[in-house]
Amino acid sequence: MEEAAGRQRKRQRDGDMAPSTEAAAAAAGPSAEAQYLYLPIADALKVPGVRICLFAAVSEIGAAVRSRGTDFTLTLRIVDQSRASGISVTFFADNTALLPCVRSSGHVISLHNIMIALHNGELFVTYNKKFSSFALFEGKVSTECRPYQHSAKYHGSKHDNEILTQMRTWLSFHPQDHEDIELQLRSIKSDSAFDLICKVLHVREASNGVWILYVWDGTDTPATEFQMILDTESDISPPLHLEEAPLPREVLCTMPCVGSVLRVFTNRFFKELLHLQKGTYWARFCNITCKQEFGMWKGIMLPICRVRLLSNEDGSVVERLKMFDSRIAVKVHRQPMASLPNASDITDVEYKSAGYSTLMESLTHGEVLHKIKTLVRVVAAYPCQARDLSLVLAGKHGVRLTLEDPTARIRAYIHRDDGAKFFGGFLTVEAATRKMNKLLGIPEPTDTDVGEQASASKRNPPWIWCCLKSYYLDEDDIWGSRRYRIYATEIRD
DNA sequence: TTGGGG
Repeated sequence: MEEAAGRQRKRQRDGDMAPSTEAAAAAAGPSAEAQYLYLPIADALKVPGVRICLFAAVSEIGAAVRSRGTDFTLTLRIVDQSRASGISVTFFADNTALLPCVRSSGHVISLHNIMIALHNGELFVTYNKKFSSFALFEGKVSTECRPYQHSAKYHGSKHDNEILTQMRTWLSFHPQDHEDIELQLRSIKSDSAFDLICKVLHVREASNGVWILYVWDGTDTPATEFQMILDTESDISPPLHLEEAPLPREVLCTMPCVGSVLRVFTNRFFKELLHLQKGTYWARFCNITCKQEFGMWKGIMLPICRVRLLSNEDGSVVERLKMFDSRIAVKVHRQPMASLPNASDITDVEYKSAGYSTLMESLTHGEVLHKIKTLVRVVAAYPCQARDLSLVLAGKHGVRLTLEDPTARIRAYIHRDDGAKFFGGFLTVEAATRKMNKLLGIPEPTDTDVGEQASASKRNPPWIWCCLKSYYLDEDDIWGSRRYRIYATEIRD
């Protein structure tokens, strides 16, 4: 930890380099022969107002935004051996191309002729575009010693290579990617804060100043549990999405068909939003929380949450992209993660060899009329009570199901002509009710349950295979009036 | 000049 600082102090004693920071500042002119004394951050903090040089790792990358003046501005957080908490550096430039463009956290930055300044009791690095300069180097895995970006006035020092190697060695033991607190969408939890590394696919301002971010990392959010009684007795179907209004079809069609898209809600404006609105960026959501609403996962950005932009080259991003590539390369791995290794065999579908599609693949399909084979959970059914199921078995009433997979929720109908077949023939009402309960994840009553309030517990519907075909009701609004009908699917005995 | 984590 103190080793590098010690080494530099030793050099000063040996007269190898400038003996004081003031002298170092004097030496740090634009001459190619200039010597640059790199101070550990902790030492730099002791000499505010003096021109100094730092060689540090970038731990956080802010968004480039317009300043309140005429420039663009960008803030980085940098760390080194001497100060793991790091220090904030703000850059200004009249053109965003002149700002440092750090490809990944964990990359290395050299800063010449900067100053430490105190503001509101906190120390910051002041970068002055008139006399400061910077250079950016790759991180721990690289042996390339040339900077991949440097400001016009940057002059490399003869010690740069040596210090860069030291910094990379330190970084290999102190990676700046915070992997220990990172979760993937597949492992999110309620009631605790964590970091998510996600691609922001879309940003939308809801009517009341609430922002919704649509984020994805290539994995599936965990299957949720549902209330036992309330929603199964209601003739009001559970909602299909958390937003007041669903996404327009043209936006939905830009989203991936495999992996969940989490809706993240915030009522706070943060400057990274400007970037996230412009294109699809990867970002780190620090201290995000999630909860379930109507059995759907909802991301919440409390005031403690921060957002950091990540590049496609960031280690955590590369890892997620690789995982997704290997996921979609294997057909069976496109299926809901929670359904693996085996989906239930509660249903039987006629088209054994037909390919599998996610619900999102169907929703974004170019043709309004098509057929798919899916692997879904039955969130709700109406009717589902015995008294009504007799009408279904008699072909006098259809059934409306709410189906979900990790990519979407839809409503699907069992037409009254198909009801008897869906339940596997002409059954007693009791047998049909048992089958319906199986679909909904309602356990068979057992001796231990007798007298217990079933309403107090939760149900966990199984994953079932299901064939769907789309149709529409209105010739003049084929997309708006599209419906789904279950066919060629039968609940087993 | 600008801006400086919640």
